[in-house]
Amino acid sequence: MPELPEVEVVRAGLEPAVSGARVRHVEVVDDRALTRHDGPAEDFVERLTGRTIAAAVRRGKFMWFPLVPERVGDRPEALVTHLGMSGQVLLGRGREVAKHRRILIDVQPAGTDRDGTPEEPVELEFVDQRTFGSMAIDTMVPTVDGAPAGSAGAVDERDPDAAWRRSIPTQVSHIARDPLDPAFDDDRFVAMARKRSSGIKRVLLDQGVVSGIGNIYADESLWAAKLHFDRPAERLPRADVHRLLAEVRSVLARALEDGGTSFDAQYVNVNGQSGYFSQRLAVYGQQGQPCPRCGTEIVREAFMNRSSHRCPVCQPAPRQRRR
DNA sequence: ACCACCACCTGAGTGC
DNA sequence: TGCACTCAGGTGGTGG
Repeated sequence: MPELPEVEVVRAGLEPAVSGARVRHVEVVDDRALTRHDGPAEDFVERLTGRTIAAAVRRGKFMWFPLVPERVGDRPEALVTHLGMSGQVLLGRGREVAKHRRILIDVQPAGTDRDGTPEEPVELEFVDQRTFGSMAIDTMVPTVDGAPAGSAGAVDERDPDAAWRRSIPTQVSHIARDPLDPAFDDDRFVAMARKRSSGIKRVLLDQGVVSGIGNIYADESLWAAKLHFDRPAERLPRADVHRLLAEVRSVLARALEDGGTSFDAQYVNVNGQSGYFSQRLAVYGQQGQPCPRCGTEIVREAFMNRSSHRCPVCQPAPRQRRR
């Protein structure tokens, strides 16, 4: 489930199960799920087993689970997760082994039932067909702006000053904040974007400029803002970039409300259920269908070894650059 | 420093 | 049925 709304659906689904939970057992089924981990599988297992998870945090398409330090003065660490193109995290107990199960993490939740008995242990199953996703144990560094590193859901209110809030895993520190982050700096984004000579879609997809946007939501946002993907970012009026950012926010928020975009069983929440935003897509995958705004047929075009979808009338191609 | 491209994988679908 | 080829929602490293 790869772009921001899909990852947030997973984060929110995991949060109640993992916040305060203790890791009982870890099994690495396939080492390729550890490509971001600096060390062998045994090291991953050793550093995670027995630890307590503080929360579930997300920035852009990265998720991480800060681990409570074992000793005062220890460098803060987190379990980092990226779903890649085809990753899922499923919650359950004794579920049927998924075909592409890569890692299994058995946790003891912090909560108790009404009569005080501890909750049943739960398994987090990391499933990933294409193995572009991965998990890792990584050290954390302070955020450069001193603001909370990402979205942590209900924990934001409960524990706003926890030490892990203002730390970010080292391998996520180069990722820009996402547009739904309260600490996102609109003016900074607009200024950065307008320094780029490449097409505006490349800029939207550059996670170092703005995070969380992938091919679906880039196309949807550009359609909403009536901009062609190849408009040189440096030549866009400031107001247009602000307008585009507003459309990005609107698209991401609506997709999140619908539980994300699911084209098949690969993009599901922690209970294996699909989201419904695919029914509201204006252009992505809609080639041959009428533009919801003007009725013109949507076209699909090659772009960056992928494809772009647009309305030829609402989003006309830019004039060739003169030299 | 930017920018464009390529590699990393598996599986589903298409055309011959 | 089989084979070759294309495509899929991402990221990082590499050269220019």
